[in-house]
Amino acid sequence: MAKKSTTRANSESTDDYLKAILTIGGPQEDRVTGNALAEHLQVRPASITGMLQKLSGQETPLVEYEKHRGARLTPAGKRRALEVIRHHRLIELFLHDILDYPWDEVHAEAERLEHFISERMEERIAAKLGDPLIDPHGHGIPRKDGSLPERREVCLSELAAGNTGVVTSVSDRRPDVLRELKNLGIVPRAHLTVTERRAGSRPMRVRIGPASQDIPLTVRLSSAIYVSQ
Amino acid sequence: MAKKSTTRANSESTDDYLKAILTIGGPQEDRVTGNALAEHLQVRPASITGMLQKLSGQETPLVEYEKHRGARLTPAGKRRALEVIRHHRLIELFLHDILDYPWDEVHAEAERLEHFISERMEERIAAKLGDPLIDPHGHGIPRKDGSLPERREVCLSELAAGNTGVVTSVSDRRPDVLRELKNLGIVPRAHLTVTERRAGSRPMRVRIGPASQDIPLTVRLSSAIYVSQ
DNA sequence: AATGCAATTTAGGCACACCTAAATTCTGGG
DNA sequence: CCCAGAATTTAGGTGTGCCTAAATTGCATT
Repeated sequence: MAKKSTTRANSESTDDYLKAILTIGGPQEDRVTGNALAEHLQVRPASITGMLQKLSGQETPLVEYEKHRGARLTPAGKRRALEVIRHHRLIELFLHDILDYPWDEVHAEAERLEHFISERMEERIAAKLGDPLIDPHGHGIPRKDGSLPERREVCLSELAAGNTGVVTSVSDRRPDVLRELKNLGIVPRAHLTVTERRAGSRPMRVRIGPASQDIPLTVRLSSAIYVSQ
Repeated sequence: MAKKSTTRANSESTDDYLKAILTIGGPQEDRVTGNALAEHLQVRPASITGMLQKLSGQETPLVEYEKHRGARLTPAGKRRALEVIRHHRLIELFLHDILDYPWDEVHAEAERLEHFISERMEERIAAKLGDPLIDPHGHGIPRKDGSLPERREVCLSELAAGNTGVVTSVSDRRPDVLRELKNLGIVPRAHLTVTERRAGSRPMRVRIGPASQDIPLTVRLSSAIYVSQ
């Protein structure tokens, strides 16, 4: 006999799907295509279909889904997604600040642990860190009530020459990128000026803080950096 | 196609089986019966058989197993079991000392997390705690090399009246027991004297430290306490 | 309206770790 | 030595989440 009545869902996979939908859909909560999900989750499109059917066909559906029309989070789904992201970012900060983890390693560890920590641990970590609102890469940590600290930021790769800004956050998915950024001094709160910019995928050049020399930034790097002006 | 060649095994379940075999078999490494495992793991005996077959039939077997003759860890299995126990106890101490977890809650959390922390995290936690050798309940923390700090302890329920000892460890499996023990002042390093002892399952009586009054201890409690003389 | 390609869904399978029910094997007492 | 009852194993099944291969659907163009 099954443990619960209908097809319940609370697994790691479920969490990952919800996070992905929130991330890809962005704050405007656009509908997300199966393809984009498959790409993001590194899973075959066929698997996406099955999972979306499951997540949308539960007692309390976590996603809204109609054949061929993509998926979107329900309020319950969004709540869970934000909770997992809260876990993730609290853990990242915790690993970095309390356990002295290197900057580029916190993401992978948090990615695993986010699914398994209890409410109590979330609470204890948050308390230890003083209810922080920003993680080591500059991303907002959702509050317990699900609200996300607002940030006004632009991707550096969209900034024209001459502009100056403060780094607000950097993408944390690739450790190698993070290491490079750190070496260049590009971390949240660093000041930065775009000194040169050409069309296409040519490297742009930027000056970091009061440093006298400017440095080239590949697209790979510049698209991982967000700044506010 | 399968991810790995043969039926690999590294799951939570595997860890739990290995820990159980080590725990039940004791330091003498006795062969462990399927029944005992089923009891300990709260799983049907039939499930035990399947898992033991799997664990013993791998490229590098983790258990040694012959039909109807019980199971025993191979060196590789023992190594893994001790690693998981190391994780568990480091996490318990960490939760207690760094995150101010209550005594009776660390076990459950550690039981989940022990499977998911990386080598790096183990290393960082150990460093933060100063490479400790004892967890909050008084159990030895296996060293990185798998060696287990030796302890010479007797179960309190086996102590005759008149004996005096120092509490070395307490069983951590039932939170309610832990809470009672704490209330009574029975924690590792507490001094304790058996003041009265009768046959059977009658409560024994003990005096804690320099306290003038002695208190009754149910078998449930006394069998959860270990002392050295 | 037709067609051709991309996106998506269905169908059928697999590994894992568990379950129940039905053998089987082992063991101790007579 | 036999036999009952206990322990263990086999057989067959479940749910989860993934896979491949083979439909199907939708859409942009012509």
